[in-house]
Amino acid sequence: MKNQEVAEIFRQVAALLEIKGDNPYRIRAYQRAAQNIEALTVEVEELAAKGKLERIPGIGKDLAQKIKEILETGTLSLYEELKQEVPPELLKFLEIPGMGPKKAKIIYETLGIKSLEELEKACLEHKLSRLPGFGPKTEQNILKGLKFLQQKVGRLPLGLVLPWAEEIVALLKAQSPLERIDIAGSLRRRRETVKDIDILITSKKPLKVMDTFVGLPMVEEVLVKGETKTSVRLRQGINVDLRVVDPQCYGAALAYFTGSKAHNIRIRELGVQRGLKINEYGIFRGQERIGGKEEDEVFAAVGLPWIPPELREDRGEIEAAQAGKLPHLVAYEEVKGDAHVHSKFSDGAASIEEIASYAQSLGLKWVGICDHSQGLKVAGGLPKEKVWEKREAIRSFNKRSRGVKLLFGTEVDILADGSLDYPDEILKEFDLVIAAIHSGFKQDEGTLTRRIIRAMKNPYVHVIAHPTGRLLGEREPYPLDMEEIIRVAKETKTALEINAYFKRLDLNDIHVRAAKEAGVKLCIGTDAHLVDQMHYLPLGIAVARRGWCEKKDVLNTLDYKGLKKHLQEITSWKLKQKA
DNA sequence: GCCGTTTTCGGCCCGACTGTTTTCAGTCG
Repeated sequence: MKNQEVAEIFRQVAALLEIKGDNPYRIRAYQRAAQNIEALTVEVEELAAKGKLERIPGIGKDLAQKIKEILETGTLSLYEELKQEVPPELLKFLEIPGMGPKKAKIIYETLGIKSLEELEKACLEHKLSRLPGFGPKTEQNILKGLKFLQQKVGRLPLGLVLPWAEEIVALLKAQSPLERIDIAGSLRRRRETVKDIDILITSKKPLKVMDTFVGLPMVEEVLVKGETKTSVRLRQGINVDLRVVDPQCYGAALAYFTGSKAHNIRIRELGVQRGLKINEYGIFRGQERIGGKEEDEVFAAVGLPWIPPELREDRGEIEAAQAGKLPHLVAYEEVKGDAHVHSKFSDGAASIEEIASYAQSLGLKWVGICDHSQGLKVAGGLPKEKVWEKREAIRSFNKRSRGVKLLFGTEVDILADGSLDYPDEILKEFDLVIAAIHSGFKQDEGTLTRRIIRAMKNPYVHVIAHPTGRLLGEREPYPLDMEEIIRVAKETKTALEINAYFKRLDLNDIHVRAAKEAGVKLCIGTDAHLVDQMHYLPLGIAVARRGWCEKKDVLNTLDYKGLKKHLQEITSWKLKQKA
């Protein structure tokens, strides 16, 4: 039983309790428990075995017992009972914008409606507007909400949305009278997927800015337009909220709109303990405002240092800040190279010269040219005899180049039995060997885990690429015993990749943090097949930061010589272990 | 249901907006 599954049961329980109208604090307890279990960097099963469940924040005696029950029986009696009382189909109602647990309950109890189809029919027949607390407007909104739900795009990958948001910011800066502007929300926290774009500004002429905003070419529809808040929908199907705030409370508003919600709640609780009220308008003692112009004032008011947005998930950052143990996160500028780029030698579109020159323009110092191996025919895998040609090309380039240096690398395929697609005599010649699974995703967890472990034990393998194989919104991660993989990675000094391609971001933030805590190094690569995909590198850095990584945890912070030396040392160490 | 430098009971974050209401409940972020 995985953390994710336990968390999901608690989420469902919370939602069912909401519809039942249970104690809101009890509901929050289940939600918080779900969030904290999901964020664990160890298996909840292991904590249960050691009797340490109550060390998870938000888990007390009762919930610890319930976790044990889930681990032992695969479900929870409370959950099963609730499903008898409240039809689980009703949970779908909660996804309709504007529909919450109270309305869902009334609709079910008075009209007996429990499917979305029945709900739409009832709206069209105006059966809802006769209910207490409902009116014609509610009916219209539910119909609108149902339509929205049908064509809903859901959460979109960070790498898709961030450039749109940055373009809007650039246009607003250029075309309207504003002083300060920031992207807030989950985008600022660099979550792997985002639901909407939040932008915060200060301006002496807010209406002018709003006019510019609604007139931007990418805006499809204006949803709300006011003096302090305007919402639009972009042609790409995502909503953007633009908020104008008073310069005196810009910092408080930025903290507030950056979230996460769970993090904000903890900060405000700390405020309450100190007799302070913290909201988007500032920090207050009684009626008096004592701060809020800059974001760090919010943290300072509750005795904390400024916390980087990527950490603000209530995953222990507040406790770490209190203890003076916040990580010194790896900085974007500290990353010196892209470890995983494909060239014309396999299925990449660019020559090694083009790759190097593009890397130079991005301010990078080195690039790992990691083409596919011989067996991966669909991806133009490099046959053995061509490997030497590539090595010569890279050597000769490095001799000529004053700037960017290239690593002679490969992304060698991990075959179905865990052996590698090049023999050791060839692998040992590469500067950088990244091993990856490209087939046999349907194997079971044990088989897949053993495949990767066998690859890590090969002395010439330095990195495991995109370890889970997931594609955001397209393909689930294949089943792996990640804890075991991290354990063996540590044991064999093998690094794990943070694949920065926008659909992958694999490993994810939680696994990265588990790896970091275990002492495993991370290696960031864009997996670029076109040079401009090297632009995704900062997404990988963001994942590293969300995984609490510091400079020392990330191989990309080494310079070219340092990295080559490190990789050689790993291989000699592995060979010695084998002997 | 959790939790404690206002501790083992009585609290638990905060405000805006909407629609349905004569003063507020529900929803949202």
